[in-house]
Amino acid sequence: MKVSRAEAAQNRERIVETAAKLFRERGFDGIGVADLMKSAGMTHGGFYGHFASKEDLMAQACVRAQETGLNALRQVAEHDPENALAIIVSSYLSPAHRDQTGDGCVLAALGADAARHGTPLRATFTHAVRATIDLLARLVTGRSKHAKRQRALAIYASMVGAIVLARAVDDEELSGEILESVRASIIPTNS
Amino acid sequence: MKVSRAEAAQNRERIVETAAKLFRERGFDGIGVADLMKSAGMTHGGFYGHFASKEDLMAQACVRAQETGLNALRQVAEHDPENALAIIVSSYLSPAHRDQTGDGCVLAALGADAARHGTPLRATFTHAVRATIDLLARLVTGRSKHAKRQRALAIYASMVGAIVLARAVDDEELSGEILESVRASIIPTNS
Amino acid sequence: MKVSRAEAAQNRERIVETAAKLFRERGFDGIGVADLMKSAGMTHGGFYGHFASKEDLMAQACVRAQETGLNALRQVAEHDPENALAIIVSSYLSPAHRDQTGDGCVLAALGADAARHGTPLRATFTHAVRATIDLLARLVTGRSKHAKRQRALAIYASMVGAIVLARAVDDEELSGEILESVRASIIPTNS
Amino acid sequence: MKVSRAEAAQNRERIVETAAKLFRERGFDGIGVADLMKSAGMTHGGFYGHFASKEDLMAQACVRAQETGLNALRQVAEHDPENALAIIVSSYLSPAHRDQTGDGCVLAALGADAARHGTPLRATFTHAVRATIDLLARLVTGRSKHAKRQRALAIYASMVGAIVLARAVDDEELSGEILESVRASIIPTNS
DNA sequence: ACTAACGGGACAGCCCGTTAGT
DNA sequence: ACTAACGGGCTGTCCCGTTAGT
Repeated sequence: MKVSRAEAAQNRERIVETAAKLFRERGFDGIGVADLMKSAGMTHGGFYGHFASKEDLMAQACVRAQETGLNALRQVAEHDPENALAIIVSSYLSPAHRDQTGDGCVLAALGADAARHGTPLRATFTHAVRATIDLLARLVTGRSKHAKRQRALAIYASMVGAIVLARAVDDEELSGEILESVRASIIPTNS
Repeated sequence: MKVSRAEAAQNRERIVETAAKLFRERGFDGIGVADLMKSAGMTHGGFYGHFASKEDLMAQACVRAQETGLNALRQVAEHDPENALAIIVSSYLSPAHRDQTGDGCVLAALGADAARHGTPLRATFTHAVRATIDLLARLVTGRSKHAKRQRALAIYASMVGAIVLARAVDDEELSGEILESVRASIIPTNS
Repeated sequence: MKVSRAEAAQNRERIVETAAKLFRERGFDGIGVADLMKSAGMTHGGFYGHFASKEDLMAQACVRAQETGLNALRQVAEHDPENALAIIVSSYLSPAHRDQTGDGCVLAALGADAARHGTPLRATFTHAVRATIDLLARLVTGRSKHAKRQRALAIYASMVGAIVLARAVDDEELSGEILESVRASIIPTNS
Repeated sequence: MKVSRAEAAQNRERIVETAAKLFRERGFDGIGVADLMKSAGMTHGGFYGHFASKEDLMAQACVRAQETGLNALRQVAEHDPENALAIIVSSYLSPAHRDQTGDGCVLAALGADAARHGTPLRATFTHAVRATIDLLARLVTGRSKHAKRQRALAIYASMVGAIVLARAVDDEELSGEILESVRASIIPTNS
């Protein structure tokens, strides 16, 4: 054994995190196992000691990315509950988020891609969407629980759609306008 | 084999339309040139007589799908301007649209995928997004032109995001809730 | 009929000549029928109205190139019989000939390639070699007919080999040395 | 499947040697990667684990063939310096060498082909030509070093050219005459 | 645990040849 | 006579998964 238990776990983590980034950047079919492992500093043969298949890694990488994203939201929600929604929305709809595909929202980057895959992967997205909605629902205002949840969903959908559109578009100005318009429609800048 | 000029043009159209459907269903990397041509009733041999590359076909297929989608919107807008927005939104956010990936919104199906490709493809998306926003802006209410455009953008983004989320999610109920909530948030069902 | 008999013949000539050049430049497998026809200003479909196959064109193009080459030799031999050998050898072993593959000696450019093909093509090379030897044999000095022929052959072989070596080598100086050494060994520059 | 380090190295050697043979027999474009690997007793799958590209293998195969050829020359030169030149020339210009393309002189078989390729491949030919000339220069007689080198070059070129011509020609008698004449011109059979 | 070798499958693109049309 | 469409085959390269070795 050349690698200790702890080192192996570290290697595994590194693979998952590298995958979480590269899948979002290039899509599930846009990066191969060999390149992935190379980016994680290993050769591609060792991959199957950690994961059953590429699809397996895809699911785990998505879970990782989703949790990282959710934790960021939770932190904001706990730290500054008053302004949490505004902070989250502004951050999500920033040009920075649009341009940093590899670290951004999994749903916006891989949602459409995931829809074409099987249950194990889809399940992680279902879970993540549910958790995100629940979290947002606690931050929005509304007369009833149902109204809050509905508003949370509408906000979430418009944010995801905004990023998808802003990334697809090949015009910096239009792209920025999409982000700003959606942001303004969610958080009216009262004057 | 062998075809008249008109038949050849028809074949070409069929390839583009088949591609427009299959790309949306399976993603750009999810379908190969050979399978594509087979689905269009031909062999892979003649492909490069019609298109410079797979990427070229992708761009043309997207243009086709985008125009088809826009024409549908235009028809509704002309036929029933009063209720156009409600009809469009309800139709877009229907389970049918969610389930018929191959005939649905190109942005929702391929937007994220397109973001990873080159200028020629991106340009078609830019054009389509602009046209869609312009059309929606004429159907929404608002105090100013700017306000209308902003609202059109917000509606568009929330619809695209809703379909992306509804498709990614592996739970019929949650998926339906997403669609319905976004629909209701755009078109308040007065009671 | 859109093309007159004469024009068609001209087209045919152009194809053969283009092929004679491109085959020498890129090898038999280095240029395809489509590119060939394009270089001749036509589309590749019309090819088979003139030739039975690519191999057929290869043979005809070689014949053409061989005759052109032989005619050049004959002209020198007739015009200046005294210095013919020196002129031919100097010209053959010049850097210009080495660098202009498309117009140069067919044997040096395609001899090895032809050896891997069938009889029809090989036959043209056999004929060309025989004719070249006969011509050279009339220009060299020697005690007997046999001696002359032997010397002609030796000269021919050393010239072909020199060009092959000079072209294969990736060093301008060495390449030039090869040409010059062989030239000097055939035509002793008396001092 | 599965092999030890040593077996893998052997496999690699076998690929290079098979390539060295098949390229000489059929030309660079005459044999594909899959057939090559099959001839070496493997499938095409593992090819790119050993070589960066087909061109890479070509270069390595040429180096191998060139070294094998040079070693044979060196052995003769060491073993019987007196008659080395005569032995080498007679062997090179034998019908056997002409007919065994796969084991013969790389320059005669692939020189013209190599001239159409890039620097990495050309460099191997440059090196081989230089080494061959150096070796021959030590075996020939001459008044000066320069004279010896010049004569070595002339001999080398005439041998290469003789094989090219003898192989291109489709007439056993003429082919034999070429070999014999060049042999006699290099090594006068005094009677 | 990790590496390196290998198998087998796929895919984009190219090529040759044929033929219906003009 | 020439064009353009099409078929079918092939090739270099890549990819995923497995396994013997270390």
